[in-house]
Amino acid sequence: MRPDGQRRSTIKDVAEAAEVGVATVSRVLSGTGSASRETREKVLAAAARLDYRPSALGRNLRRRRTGGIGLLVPDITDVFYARLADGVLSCARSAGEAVWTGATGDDPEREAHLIGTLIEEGVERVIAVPSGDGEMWGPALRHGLGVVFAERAVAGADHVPAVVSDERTGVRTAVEYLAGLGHRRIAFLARHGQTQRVRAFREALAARGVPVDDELIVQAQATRDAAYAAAAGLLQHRSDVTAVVAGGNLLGEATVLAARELDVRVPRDVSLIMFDDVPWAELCHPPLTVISQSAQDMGYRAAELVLREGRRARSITLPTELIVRASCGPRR
Amino acid sequence: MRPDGQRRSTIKDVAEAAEVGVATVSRVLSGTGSASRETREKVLAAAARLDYRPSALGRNLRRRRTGGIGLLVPDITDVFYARLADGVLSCARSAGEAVWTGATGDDPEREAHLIGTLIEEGVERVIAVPSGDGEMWGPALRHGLGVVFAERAVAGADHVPAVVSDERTGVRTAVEYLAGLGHRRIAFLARHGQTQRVRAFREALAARGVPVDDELIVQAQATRDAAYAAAAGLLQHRSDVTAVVAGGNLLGEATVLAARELDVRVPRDVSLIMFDDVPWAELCHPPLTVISQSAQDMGYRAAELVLREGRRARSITLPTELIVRASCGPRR
DNA sequence: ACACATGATGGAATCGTTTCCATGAGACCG
DNA sequence: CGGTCTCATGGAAACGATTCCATCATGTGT
Repeated sequence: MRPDGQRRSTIKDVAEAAEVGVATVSRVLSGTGSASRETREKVLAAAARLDYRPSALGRNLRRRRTGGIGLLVPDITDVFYARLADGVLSCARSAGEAVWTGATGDDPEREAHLIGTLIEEGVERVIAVPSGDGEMWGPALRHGLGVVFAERAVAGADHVPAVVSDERTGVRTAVEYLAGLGHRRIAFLARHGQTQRVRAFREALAARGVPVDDELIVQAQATRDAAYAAAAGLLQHRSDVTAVVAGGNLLGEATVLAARELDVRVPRDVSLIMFDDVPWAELCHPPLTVISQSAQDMGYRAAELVLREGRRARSITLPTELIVRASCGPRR
Repeated sequence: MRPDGQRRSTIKDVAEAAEVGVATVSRVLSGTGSASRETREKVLAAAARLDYRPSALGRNLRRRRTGGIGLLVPDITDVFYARLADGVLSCARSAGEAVWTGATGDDPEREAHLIGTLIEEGVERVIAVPSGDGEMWGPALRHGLGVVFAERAVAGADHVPAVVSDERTGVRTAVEYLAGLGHRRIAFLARHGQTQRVRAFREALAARGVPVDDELIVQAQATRDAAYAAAAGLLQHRSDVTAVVAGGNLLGEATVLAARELDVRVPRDVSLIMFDDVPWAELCHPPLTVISQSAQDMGYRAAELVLREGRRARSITLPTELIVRASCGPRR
C-alpha cells in the first residue's frame, strides 16, 4: 500500500528540516501566534518539500473535539434521502466539515450500532432521519452529541431540534384537491411510521365531512416489494377507491406500477397524488401530480442547525407545495 | 450541547472506578491478554456504570492507522452514484468500517480539496469516481493512500485498480441492436469525459460499416440543464437522426424531456437507448430500453478491493446487459 | 526446598498535534 | 543607561488510547 515504505512526515520532521522547534512549526502552519518572516519562509519551504500534512488525529486528540458531521439516512438510494444528503454535503463543504454517512435501512438496531460507531469515532454532531424511538436516542444525547433530526421528529425527544416539512398542510392540500374533484373514497398509502401524515389525513377527511374508512389507510415497510404489495393489494381489494395519496416516492412508484399491472388507468380509474417531486414524476405516464418538499433544503438547514453549536437550536418546518400535473381527474 | 457539563469518561476514569490500572482496563475491554475473572467483572461493571466508550482518536493515534473509507462521487443525487454509494456502504458495514462521503461535482479542484481533507483526517482508503487526471492523483498515492477507482479509470494511473463496467460491449450491443432495426443515423449523447464510450461507439459503427458522423456525437456537462440543452440541440438541429444512445440516466432523462417538448415521438420518430437501468425507466412513457450496469455491485466490489489491504488488487470489469422495453422501433 | 514457568497486573512510553510557559533578544521610553 | 515591554522562539505537558516491560504471586516439577 505504501510503495516507498516511507512513513508519513510529521511535524517533528518539518521542525528538524527547517531547524526550528515544533511549536514554531505549529504556529506558522496554523497562522496563530507570531513568527518572523524568515522563519515562516523556512517552515513553509520545509513543509512543502516534505509534502507535510498535519494529522487530524493528533490535532483532534489535543483539542478534544473531532470535526465532522454524522449523517444517518434510511436508504441513500431513495432520491429523497439522496437529495437530503446532498444538502448536508453542500453545507458541510462550505463549512469545511467532513461528513460521515451511514444507511440505517430503517432498522433501529442498525441505527443504534451506527450511533455507537459515531460516538467512538469522536463525531459529535449528527443529522439523522431517525428510525428508533426517543429512548433509543438517550445514550447519544447523554454522550453530549449534537443531534438534529430531519424529515421525521421523534416523539420522546422534544428538545432535539428537527427539520421537517409541513406534512399537515401538505396532506390537507392533497385531500382538499381530490375532494374538490369529487372524490370520496380516498386511500392513503403510508410508510410505516408516518403517523403524522396519517393523522393529518384523518383530520383533513373529517374536515371535509368525508367518513374515515380505516381500511383505506394502508401502511407498508419502506422497500420496493412491500410498497408494491401494499399498492396492489389496495387496488385489487378495494375497487371502489377513486383516488390514492402516496406518502412517498417509493409508494408512488409502486402505485403506478401496480395500477399498470392491474390495468387500472390513471387518472381515468383512479387519481394519484404522490409525496416528493422526483425527476421521474414528470417523465411518468401520466405525469404525476405531487406534493413537493425540498429535501435538499431540508438537509442544508439541518446541517446549519447542527453546526450552530452554541445557541439552542429551534425546530424548523419547511413548506410543501402542490404541483399539479396530469394524474388527477374528476371522480369517474 | 452538553447539558450536564460532564465530560466524556476516559479509560483512566474506568481504571479508578474499578481500582485497577489503565493497562488492565485496556486489556479487558479489547479482549487481548489475560485477566482474572474477578478483575474482568470489576472492569466491565465500572465501564458500564460510567457509560464508557473508548475513543477512536486515542486508539488510532497510537496504532497509527485510522479506519474508514473515503468515498468521492460526482453527485450523490444521481441514482447511479447513489446506488454505487449504497454498495460501498453495504460492504463497509459488514467490515465494520466507517465511510466518509464527499461530492466532487465533477470538479477536479473540489476533488483535490476533498482528497486533502481525507488525508488530514487520516483516512487511508479511498474509493473515487475520478474527475481529475492522473497527475492530480499523484499526491494522494504518494501519501500512501489505498485508492480504487470506480466507474471510470484514469489514463495516467494504470497501477490503480479500477472497477468499471464493460462499456465497450455495452455500447456495441446498443449500436448493433439499433443497426439491426435498420438505423443508420445514430447519435451518441455523452457526458464530458466518457471518452471510452465514445471510442467504443465509433468502433461499433465502423464495424457495422456505418460512416461516423462527428456531428452526431455530442458531449455535455453533467448537469440537468447542460444535458437538456445538448439533447434539444441535437434533436432540433439534426432532424435526420433516427436513434439516440444516451450515455447516462441524466442524459436519457433530458432526451425524453426534449423529445416531448419538441413533439418528437419515441419510438416512432426516434429510438432511444439509455445507459443505466433506473427505476423510472420502466415508469417512463414509453418504457425505456436500457443498457443496465449494476452500480450497487460496482460499489461493493470497489469496497472489497480497497479493504483487501495486502495483496495487489487487480482491476475488475463488470458485465452490462441490454434490457429491451419499448423505446426502440424500426427505422421510420 | 529450589529453580523456573506461568499468569495477573500496573507503570510508563508512545503516537502527532496544540498550547502554556519560560527565556532571550531587541526596541523604546524616560 | 536601565527598566520595561513586545516579539520570536523552543521545551514540555496534555489529550486518550495501546502496548512493552518489569514486578510479584502462585503453582510445578525434580
